[in-house]
Amino acid sequence: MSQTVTRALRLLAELGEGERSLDQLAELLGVHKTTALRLLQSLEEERFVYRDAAYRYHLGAGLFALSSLALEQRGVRRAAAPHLAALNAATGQTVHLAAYEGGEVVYIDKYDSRHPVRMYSRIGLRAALHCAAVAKVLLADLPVAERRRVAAGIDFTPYTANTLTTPEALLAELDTVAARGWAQDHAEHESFINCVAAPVRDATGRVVAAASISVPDVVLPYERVLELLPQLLATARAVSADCGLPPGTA
Amino acid sequence: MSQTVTRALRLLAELGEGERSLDQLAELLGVHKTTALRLLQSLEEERFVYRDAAYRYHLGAGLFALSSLALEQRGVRRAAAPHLAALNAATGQTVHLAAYEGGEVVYIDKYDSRHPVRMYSRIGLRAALHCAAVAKVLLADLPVAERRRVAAGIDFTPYTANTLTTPEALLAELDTVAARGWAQDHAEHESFINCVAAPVRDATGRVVAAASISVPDVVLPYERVLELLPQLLATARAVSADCGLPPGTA
DNA sequence: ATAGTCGTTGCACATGTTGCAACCTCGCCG
DNA sequence: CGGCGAGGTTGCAACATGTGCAACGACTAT
Repeated sequence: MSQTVTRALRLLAELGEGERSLDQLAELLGVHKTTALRLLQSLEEERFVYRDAAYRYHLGAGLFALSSLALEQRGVRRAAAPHLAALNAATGQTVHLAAYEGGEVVYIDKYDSRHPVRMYSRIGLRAALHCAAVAKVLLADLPVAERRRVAAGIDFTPYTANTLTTPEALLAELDTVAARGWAQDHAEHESFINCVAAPVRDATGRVVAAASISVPDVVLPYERVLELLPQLLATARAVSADCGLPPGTA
Repeated sequence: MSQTVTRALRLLAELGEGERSLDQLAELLGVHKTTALRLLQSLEEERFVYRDAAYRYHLGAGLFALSSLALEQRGVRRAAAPHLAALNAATGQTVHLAAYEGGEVVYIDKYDSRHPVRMYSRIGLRAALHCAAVAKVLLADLPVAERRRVAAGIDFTPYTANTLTTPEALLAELDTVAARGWAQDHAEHESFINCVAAPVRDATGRVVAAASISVPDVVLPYERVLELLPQLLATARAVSADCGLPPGTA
């Protein structure tokens, strides 16, 4: 693996925290500033970073451009956008779209709640595989063997009293989710947040994404969140249809 | 400058076009596939790329995470968000936020029109410096010397009959913009789109961003777009105020 | 004026990167 | 079922590339 690339990416990660000077960045990598300079010059050329008038480095527009290009490319995201926006408008709650990607579950879109108190998240962040409703939906569609493999690799950090803490418990839950067609997170990650999630399928019937609603219990108690299920399931079905899933399937 | 980093970034750019196999990527770079593999492994480790079950590489969530983190960090963007959303809701038109960054003007936020026919743009893309209203607003705030330097470096591609085609014409326009406090793009980039833009200032009075409204003339003729100016200027003032600009300044 | 801070350039060295060739895995087709 | 081919992966030797040093230059503050 490439030391040079790894260093360049560490520079980007550091700049994600805020602006930095050349010296700061060189020290961070533990390299001579010449080295850092040249990595940065390459990054600057492709507009991944830029320097302001005070010679501070910042993340640049090339990064934004690439990221939004990549997000646009995901067919599901585009197909889901209008439906998710409508669901967000109808319920007033935070709506997420997540996908499975190389053993992880990541958020690929979000529509914020209009309530002052709301869940914090960001596109690109990973969901906790043993907690998040979207993760359960996505994992539930994997072949059993891979499900086991993934479950074995999870760090079952007990975030709350409700958190599932063993592979067995998770695998059992995944069976339930696969059978009934939706998943919940009943205060398993944050003690004051409940979520419900539903699968989005493409033309082949495979689950390509999961849509969810997340609600702090000061806004709606658990039972009331479950009442949002019909709207969520209808949204997920509509998105699936736009992705080419034949009607009546799944 | 670093050959390795440049190659890695070229890989990312290529993946921005769509999924690719290892062989395709190696051929693209003109290197042995071993080389491409190791670059990709480094990128994969930081989640900038991932491979699907069919061993195709895609842009990964690390990229999204970094990009949204960086966008969140820009104070202006966060401060502007509610005001721009309100402007978008009130006018129904496409609203952009742009910033000056290392000799370029880039879009850092957008709110799409609800009309079926609308301007195409994407966060991170560059605006044409001699056409875009946002570019004029941002350039107009630069010191005269830098204004000249930037103007000298522009490629004055004549996109339409109205496009400014000389540095002198642009510099004269920038004086006008600086004096009256807003800019327009009267079909200078696309023959069927008009824009107006206004400056957002921070506590020091410097222009840190530009907000704009873009309207295809099938939706509103040029004169009607100018009627949106008061709302745009009010929005820009409100954002400036939230950025700490003392009232009554500028 | 002067000292100090921070970014840039030229150059010799050696480390990290490169390409090759052989190996592996998987899917395809006879 | 067995051989073939199309990818992807590993070990290794050569050398190009990236590295650190030292000297230089621009700016700022005192």
